[in-house]
Parts: sequence; C-alpha cells; structure tokens
Amino acid sequence: MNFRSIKIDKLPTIRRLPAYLNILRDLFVKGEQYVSSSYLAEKMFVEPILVRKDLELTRVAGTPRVGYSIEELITSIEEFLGCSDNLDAVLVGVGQFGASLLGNRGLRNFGLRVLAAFDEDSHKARTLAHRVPFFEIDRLEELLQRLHVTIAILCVPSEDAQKITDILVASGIRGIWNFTSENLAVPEHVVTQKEDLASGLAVLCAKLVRNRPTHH
Amino acid sequence: MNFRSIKIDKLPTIRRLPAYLNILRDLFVKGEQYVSSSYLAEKMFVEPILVRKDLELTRVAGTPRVGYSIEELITSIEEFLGCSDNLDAVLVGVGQFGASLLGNRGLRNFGLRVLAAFDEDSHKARTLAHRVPFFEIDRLEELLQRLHVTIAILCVPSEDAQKITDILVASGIRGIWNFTSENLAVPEHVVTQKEDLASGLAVLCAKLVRNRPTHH
DNA sequence: TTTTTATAGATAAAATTTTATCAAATAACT
DNA sequence: AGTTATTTGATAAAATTTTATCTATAAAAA
Repeated sequence: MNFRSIKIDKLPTIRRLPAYLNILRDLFVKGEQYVSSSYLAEKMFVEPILVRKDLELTRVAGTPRVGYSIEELITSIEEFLGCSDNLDAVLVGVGQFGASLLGNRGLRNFGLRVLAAFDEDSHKARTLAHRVPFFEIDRLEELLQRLHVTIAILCVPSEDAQKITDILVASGIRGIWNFTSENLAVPEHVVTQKEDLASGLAVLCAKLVRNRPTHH
Repeated sequence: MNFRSIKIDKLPTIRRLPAYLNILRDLFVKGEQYVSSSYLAEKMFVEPILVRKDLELTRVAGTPRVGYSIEELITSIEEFLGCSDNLDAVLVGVGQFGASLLGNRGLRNFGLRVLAAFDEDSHKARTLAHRVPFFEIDRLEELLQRLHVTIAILCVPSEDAQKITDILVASGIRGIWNFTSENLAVPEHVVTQKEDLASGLAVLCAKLVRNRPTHH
C-alpha cells in the first residue's frame, strides 16, 4: 500500500448485510420468528453456505433444524454495521439526485438521518418536501461546527468536489459519501466512500454480452 | 450454483473500468497522449500493479518507459465493456430518483441513452427538462415492442417491482438495471443488476468504525 | 424411545483477486 | 555508442472470498 486506503476485510459480506436486513425486517413484520440460510439464499440468489458464512460475521448462532432467530439477527447485524443510530449526516449539493436521497426509504430504514442540506439558494424548494432544513453553502463550515455530524453526503458538481471536501474536512467531518466522479484527497482521519453508478452499468453490460442466447 | 446467476469473472476489474475511462477522457481532452499505470493508480488510490492487471483485460499493450496510449486505451475499454453504443434504455418509474438519472453526466458519458420514460401521469413534468418522451405506464408493453430497447432502468416502488418486471420480460427486455430493493425473478435469457445504496453506506460505516483515532 | 431428517457449523478445498518480484524493453542521458 | 533509469509484462506468491464436505445437533416422525 503506497497510497493510503483503509483495509476492510469481509467487504463483500458487509455489502450484502443490508440486503439481509431488508429481508429479515420483512419477515419480522410478518410475524416470523426463525429463518433458514437456504431461505435467505433463495431470496438473495446466492448459495446457502455463503449466507451462513456471512451471518457468522455477526456472531449469531443458529440452531440446527430451526434456523436463525430473526430478531436476534436483525439487532446483531445492525450492531455489527454500527448503523442503527449515530448516522447523522448533512447533504451537500441539492441537485435532483442529491434531493432524491432525502426521500430514499432504504437509507432511512438504515438509520441515515439528514439534519441539514446545503446548496446555492436556488434549490431550497427541493428540501422542503422532505422537511430538511436548507442553508446556503457559505454557512457550511459555521453550521457543521455546531451540528455534530459525522457524515457528509457529497452530491455537488465534480468541479467543486475537492473544494467542498476541504471545507468538510476542516469542519471536522469524519466520513464523506462521495457521489461525484472525483477521487477525493482527504487526510488520514477522514474516510471516503465513492459511489459510481457507471460501474453498475458496466456490470450490467458485461452480464448482457455473456448472456447472449447464441452462446450455447 | 443451485440458483441461477451468470458468473462474471474479473468483476472487480469491470467495476473499475468506468473510473479509468473518466480519468483517461479527462487526459485526452487536455491533449495528453500517454499515461502510466502509476499515474492512474495515484488518481484511483490503488496500486500501480493493480492498474496494469486491470488494463491487461482490455488487451492493450503499453510500452516500457512511456506508458499506455490514452486514445487506444479509451477505445479499448469502451469496446471491452460493449457500452460505446447500443446502450438504449427506457426508464420505468419517474420518481425524483429515477428522474435524476436522466440528467446524470457519468451515465451519458458512458453511452446510456434513455429513449422513453414511463410512469403514472403525475410525473410527466420531470422528464420534460431532460427532453425524454414520457408515457403512461399502461403503454409500456406496446411501446417496447416498437422501440428495440435492450435495457430497462427500474425505479418504481418496490411493491410494483416484480409486476413491472414481468411486463418488461414479456416485452423482450434483455437487461434490467434494478434500483428497487426487490430481488427480481427473471427467466434465463434476461439479466439483472441490482443497485443498493445502503450497501455503500454500510461500507462507509465499516470504514468509520475501523478508522477511529483511538485505534492506535 | 428410536430413527429419520433438516439445518447449522467446523474444516478443508477451490476459485478469485490482489500484491510482489524480477526480467525485458525503451527512452533519455552521458 | 554505451549506460542508466523508468516502465511494462510475465510469473509467482499471498490474501481473500466462495464453495464443498462432513459432523453434530435438534426437531419431528415412527
């Protein structure tokens, strides 16, 4: 590693945990008590053994012939991910995409709370529907000092990404969820997670070309 | 594999290729001709050797002491991903999120063209700004027969996801880019790619807890 | 009570992905 | 022209992730 980046292990598992959580919560509200690895596997289109390995990470023990306690699994996954609470964030860049995150059910279920949104004045209206306080971006630094927020969701135009990042870092932000196409430079005590929609599209393309009916 | 799913190898590489493409195009418009693996690595916060391995996949040969031809790399990656053209799609579900995809630069750069959008009448306005023809969802099947589109971008509420999927499949869609939280059931000749924003958030959380200043 | 069956869990193997090492090639320098 | 420094590329090693096999356990059935 000559370039800094935190090493996360079991990353594929961590990526799947939110999906398990979704299914488990569904089952929970339906009144189910136990679930088997094969049921989860079928829902997720993966192998049962992979589910068992994934759940192993949360330290929950299942019981043979019965499965896993749904309630126990839910709290255990939430705890493991550290996302059950303390997921207070600000949104920076309230374009159509940024604004759409405010209404995202999956993220709210996950515990994400957006306490404030920042942009140029023109986008105030977009936050109103979601009842998120809107501020002009000049006030970002000032307000962050007060809010005690750990995460910033970055949805500004790529050109502004690094400039805003520097402000966020200076204001004590600990994690940046980066929806711009820039690779952000941050100091060691700050982490970033870059999302790239195109990478998903690339995977879809790859699957398409490998699934031509002519192949066999 | 007891449950069907296409096996894609070099998937992590495929996921990174769009990001390389972005950087390469930037360099290209700046008039650069060659780029080294270490330059790309620095931009991407990965190891140079990983870049070389990734680029290997596109069959482009670099020249020692010089690097890779930027132009050659660009066309080669585009070709490999099969995304340079023929990426015609329809959008189904024009909520705020779905609509935001219409304006996404990264996706347009990637060659994605949305030929039509479908939803209940109330969301017509959202497609106007992006000049994408809007239709009521009842006409989905009828219009898909005519349009010769391979990809559908699914942004409807989760409750409707499978129902709409069945219509898409019946209408000859080959790939579904799934932004709902449902795991879709599709026949063998159709592929799906599920995006899950929460999984990125989970990774960010994991990085945060592993990057506490107190750790050492 | 005994047997059967379904399911988790331990252990091991396989597959995949990332990283390391070093030789070959090529441009720049002396 | 010869030498040096830089960068790719081939090969190998390490690390990680997924899959397989088999054992133990608990519930249900006989």
